Amino acid sequence: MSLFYPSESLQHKLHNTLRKLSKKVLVADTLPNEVRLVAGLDVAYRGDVGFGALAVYDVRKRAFVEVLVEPTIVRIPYIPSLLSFREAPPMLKVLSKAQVAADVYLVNGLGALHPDGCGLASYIGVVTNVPTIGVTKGLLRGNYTFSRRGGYEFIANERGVVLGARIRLNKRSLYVTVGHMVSAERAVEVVHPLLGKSYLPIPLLKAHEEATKAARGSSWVRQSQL
DNA sequence: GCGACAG
DNA sequence: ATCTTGTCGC
Repeated sequence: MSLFYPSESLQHKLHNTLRKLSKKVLVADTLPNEVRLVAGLDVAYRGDVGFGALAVYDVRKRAFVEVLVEPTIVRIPYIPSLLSFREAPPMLKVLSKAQVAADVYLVNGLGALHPDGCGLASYIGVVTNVPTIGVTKGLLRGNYTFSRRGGYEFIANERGVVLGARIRLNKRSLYVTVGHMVSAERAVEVVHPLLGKSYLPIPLLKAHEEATKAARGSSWVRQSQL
């Protein structure tokens, strides 16, 4: 209804914003020895309304500690490499309502393995100052280098910096990338054990289901509650 | 120059 | 991402 399509010049500015934020991304493991609470963040849509979902999972209890969904009006369309400006608002809103702080947040999107060095996962991490890991089914176009180490296929960007790993499942692949305050090695170590029957780690699958359920279920979303 | 490209 | 039922395959 009111999507604002960024002009060419504005898109350049948005890319500059991402490049500037990329300098603040911390590519190093800062997670506690035992990662107990892992959260999943995703967004599903219904027209111009984005339903941001947060699911905090307790690895030890194997149970969800908190599940939240918050609607937000999205104003920017999906543009490859500029996903943050469309999906970060819904994610930041649901995060602001959270009662529990997780040890790390799994974000449905790329991390630092992005043309501007700052994908959605890194964006969320830098802006909120929390550890994040990006999880996607694919990568954006770019020159990457794959190398096998310790059972995983690590991925380095054009500069040779290792920022992610590829996990092959059945036919597809799952890409795990450094978001913020985590290393590629630790990121994949955290995500891999959370892969159940689905190709998505448990927290993300839950967030995805909740977001999708909310998007389909309520066509009666009132503007007043946005 | 054109196309492809996270969700 | 979303619009959408049944159906082919491991």
